[in-house]
Formats: sequence, C-alpha cells, structure tokens
Amino acid sequence: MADTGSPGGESLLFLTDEQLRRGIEAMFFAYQGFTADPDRILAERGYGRAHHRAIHFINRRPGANVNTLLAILGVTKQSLNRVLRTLIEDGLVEARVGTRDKRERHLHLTEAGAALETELSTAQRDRMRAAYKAAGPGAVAGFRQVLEAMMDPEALKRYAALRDGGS
Amino acid sequence: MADTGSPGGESLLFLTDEQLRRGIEAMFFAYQGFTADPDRILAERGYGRAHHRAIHFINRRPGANVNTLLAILGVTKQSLNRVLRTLIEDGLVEARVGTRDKRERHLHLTEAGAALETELSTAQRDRMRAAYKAAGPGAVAGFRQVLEAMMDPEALKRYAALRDGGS
DNA sequence: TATTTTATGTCAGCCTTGTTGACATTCCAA
DNA sequence: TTGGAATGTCAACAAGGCTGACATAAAATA
Repeated sequence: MADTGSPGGESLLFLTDEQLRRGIEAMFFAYQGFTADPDRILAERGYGRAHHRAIHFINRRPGANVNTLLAILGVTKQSLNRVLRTLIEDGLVEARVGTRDKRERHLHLTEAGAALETELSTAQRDRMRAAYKAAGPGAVAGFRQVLEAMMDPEALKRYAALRDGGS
Repeated sequence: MADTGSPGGESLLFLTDEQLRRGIEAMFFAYQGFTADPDRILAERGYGRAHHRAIHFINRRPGANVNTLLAILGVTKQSLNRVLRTLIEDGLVEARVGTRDKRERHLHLTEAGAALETELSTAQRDRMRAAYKAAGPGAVAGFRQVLEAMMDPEALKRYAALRDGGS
C-alpha cells in the first residue's frame, strides 16, 4: 500500500481524476511485471507473448478448434495461425483433423508443449502467489472484482466460459 | 463478482493453482478492456499504444527529457524515438533543446497534444471509474494493493516517483 | 588547453505480431 | 447437385519491440 494518490482528503476520493489516473498507471506497471517472467522464458526459445497465450488456452481447452481459440484470444486468424504453425513445427502443439467436420483442426499440447506450459505458468503463478500473499485475501477479492468490472462484456463472457468449461 | 474459480472449498484457496490461474486470466481479459477505448481513438489517427504511453507520461512529467521517459516506459530508445518523431511531426509534442545541456531534448505537449491526451485519458478514466463504482471502495483498495505487489521493484520505484513528483 | 571519456539522442535494420484480403476445402441446405 | 456458409491457410503490409552504430555535446583528465 504505497499511497492514495490524493493531495489531501480521505474518504470518497477514489473517484477523483488523480486517483483514477493512479489506477491506470498501476495497471500499466503491474502488467509489465505480470508478463516479465514468462517473457524471459519465451525469449530463450525465440517465442513471444502470442505463443504463450496460445499455449495457455490450448492447455485450458484441449481439443478446441482454431475458431474457438480466436474468439478467446480476440485476435485475427493470421496472427494466431502464424504462431500455431511454429508451435506445430516445433512439436509443441498437435493439430488433429476433425472426424465429424474435416474442416476443423482440434488443437492439443504434446508432451513437450505441456512441459513448456508448466514452466511458463509456474513462473507466472509464483509471482501471482507472492502478490496475493503480500496483499492478503481481502485485497485479492477486490482485485478480482475490479478486473472483472473492467472487462468488455464479450471478454467477460469468454472469461466466464473458461470457468464453466464451455467451449 | 463472478466466481471463486475453485472446485469446492472456501477459505484459503485463493492460493490454489486454479485460483491463481483465474487471476492470470482475469489480468489478461481486463487488460484488453483497459486498452480498448484508447485504442479506438488512437486508431482513428493512425497511432498505437506506444503513442498513448508517450503522451500520457509527457503530460505527467512536462519537460522530461528522452532518457527520463525511457526509464519510465521501460522500452528502448528507438521504440520511443520513432513514436516521438511522429508526434513531433504531427505537432502534438514539442522538443525543446536544453539550455544548460544542449544534448537534452525537453518534451512538452502542444495544445493539440494536450487535447488528445484529454480525450484519451477521459475515455480510459471513464471505464476505470465505472469499474471502481461497480466494485466498490474496498475492492479498489485491494485492487491497488495487488497491482503494486505484482510490479517489479524497479517499476514500483518509477510508479512511486510519479506520485512523488520525482523526475 | 587539448584530448579522451561519457552521456544524450538519432538512425538503420531486424523480428514479432497485429491487420486485411484472397483462397482452398468442406459442409449443409435449397 | 449446386450454391452459399464455415473453417482454416497464406501473402503482403504496418506498428512497434529490439540491438548496434553513430553524431554531438559535455565533462574529465592529461
């Protein structure tokens, strides 16, 4: 707890422009930290954040097709496709042609892909765990509430669908 | 408040892997929302997030030189330079040669630059304000605590320096 | 004072990853 | 069976990260 970002008062000023600006800056700097550890691991192997996101959600939704992944990630096809191609070439992801619908490619992590996923998410969870411990359980609940309120409605749906197991 | 992300229990499981994973996903989706409104405004003018960050911090630290801005943003010179060049060409930023040290360029927003800054930060603050209102004051405090705990130590210093007025 | 070292900022060139648009394949419905 | 819709691939481009070389100005030192 570093400051209130306010020049004088106390109680309701979490809605002052200055307070809001501090929240914006906190998001910016926190996101740098949030991605720092995975970025290091990825850089060693010549990958970027896009690879991380693909690996994360393929692990989360094994067997998802490309369109599903596109909807979750909110990027365009070619961005994802390029990343997928390298991951498949490198043997981290397997694309199985659909049996019912042969247009679909069902995506799975290989053993090597799962190993990288573990390495990445362990690093990111370690930082998250440390931050949660430092801030305490009450703070964590508030953190999650504000983040959810900040999402676009569509993103919130995708976020909820991940929890519910919806594909 | 959508879920606890947990399969069964209640009290201490904000530290389970699943809970941590949900926090990671919340950060991902929330950051999309966080940048969505400014991104739209910027796209209209052919700018990107890098321009936004430069404008934000030049507004925050008028007269800062390029090196100071580099330290705040945590990017390399060329990334910033390219963005600064376009902003200067477009008349949004003014670079004044230092009087004491002629190597330095002191950066200021022009009137047009300040107008764009207001437009961008108003949009972003509006969303932040809505999220804060929806989550409530207690949640906001927790949100800020977790974000600060998530920053790298160097980033936390830069963040604090912005509050303190340090350059 | 002259010269070397250090600091600031610019530029060229590379890579990742975002974009749009054209296309092949497959499925489905008229 | 044929014409549209859906799925995924690919080419080409733009933004914005990166490193490294460089010009200029200031500061330190001989």
